[in-house]
Amino acid sequence: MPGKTHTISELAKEFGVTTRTIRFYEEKGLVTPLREGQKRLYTSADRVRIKLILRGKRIGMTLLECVEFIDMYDPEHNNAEQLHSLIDNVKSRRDQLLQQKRDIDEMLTGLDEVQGLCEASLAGEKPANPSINQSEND
Amino acid sequence: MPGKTHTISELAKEFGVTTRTIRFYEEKGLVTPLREGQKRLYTSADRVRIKLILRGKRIGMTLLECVEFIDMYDPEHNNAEQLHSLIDNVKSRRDQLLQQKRDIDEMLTGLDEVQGLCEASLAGEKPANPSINQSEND
DNA sequence: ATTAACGTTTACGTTAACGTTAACTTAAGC
DNA sequence: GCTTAAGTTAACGTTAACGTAAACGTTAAT
Repeated sequence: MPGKTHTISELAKEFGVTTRTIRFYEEKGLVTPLREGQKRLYTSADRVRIKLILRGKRIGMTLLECVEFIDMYDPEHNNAEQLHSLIDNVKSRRDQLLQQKRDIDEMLTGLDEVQGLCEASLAGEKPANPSINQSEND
Repeated sequence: MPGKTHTISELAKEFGVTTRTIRFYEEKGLVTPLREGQKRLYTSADRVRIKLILRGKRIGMTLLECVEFIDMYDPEHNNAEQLHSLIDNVKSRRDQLLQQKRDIDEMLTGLDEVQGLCEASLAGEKPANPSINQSEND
């Protein structure tokens, strides 16, 4: 019934983390694998949760934020009040994500400039000083 | 010569951080404000550095990564070897930023779904179970 | 039967990024 | 001259997210 399951080291290897990390996530209640005696058995649902956690971490979310985010997907949200507050959460999360995208785009632009200067310099030009030319106005 | 300068509390207020935070950044060598007696005087260059630091932090960079990133802009890079290694850094940074953008886009899609379900539910439909439908296959 | 490769729990250690007093100085206003 | 609002240094406290080590069980192969 649990379908295919995974051992802890399988998942650790797949995601490039240590088993300690995965157990730590369990300590914090982020995953709750089955047990076969002592051994932990991870279902594909567990696997997905871990994937979502690591995705969250990549963009700087704390583990708490990761759980909050993941929990938006499951409906303990019965009444209208809860639904509205959930929608509010969704909105502020989206705003935050969009800000992060803007930040990233700015950084990518900066990287392009740096690379351009590098290549120009390698091409034998007198090295100009890029200094810090990020728009100083706001 | 230093142009307009700012006090520590001005910058703290502007960026929504505490003065402690800014002093901490100085401790770590991320900024080096001028002094007028005891008092710190921040030039607009300092201000920009702080802005870049906070931008980095928003996407989950550590302070060390922020410095590394900022330092790409100033040329202590004389010889070809250094330039090549800088270009390599630029490339891996860019890859990482692009991965983060993908992560964010996936999350935004997830938020859209959640919001859709919420609004449908508020519109009086029988609440369906979204569960976790993030593609389980990788 | 013993090594090796996995698993387990418990518990203390570590690093980053500040928060939080405390104790003091300096300039401004009344 | 006293208060108030800024600034300062120094030092200890805190939280998150694991790392690391110890001590132990279980299966599989040699």
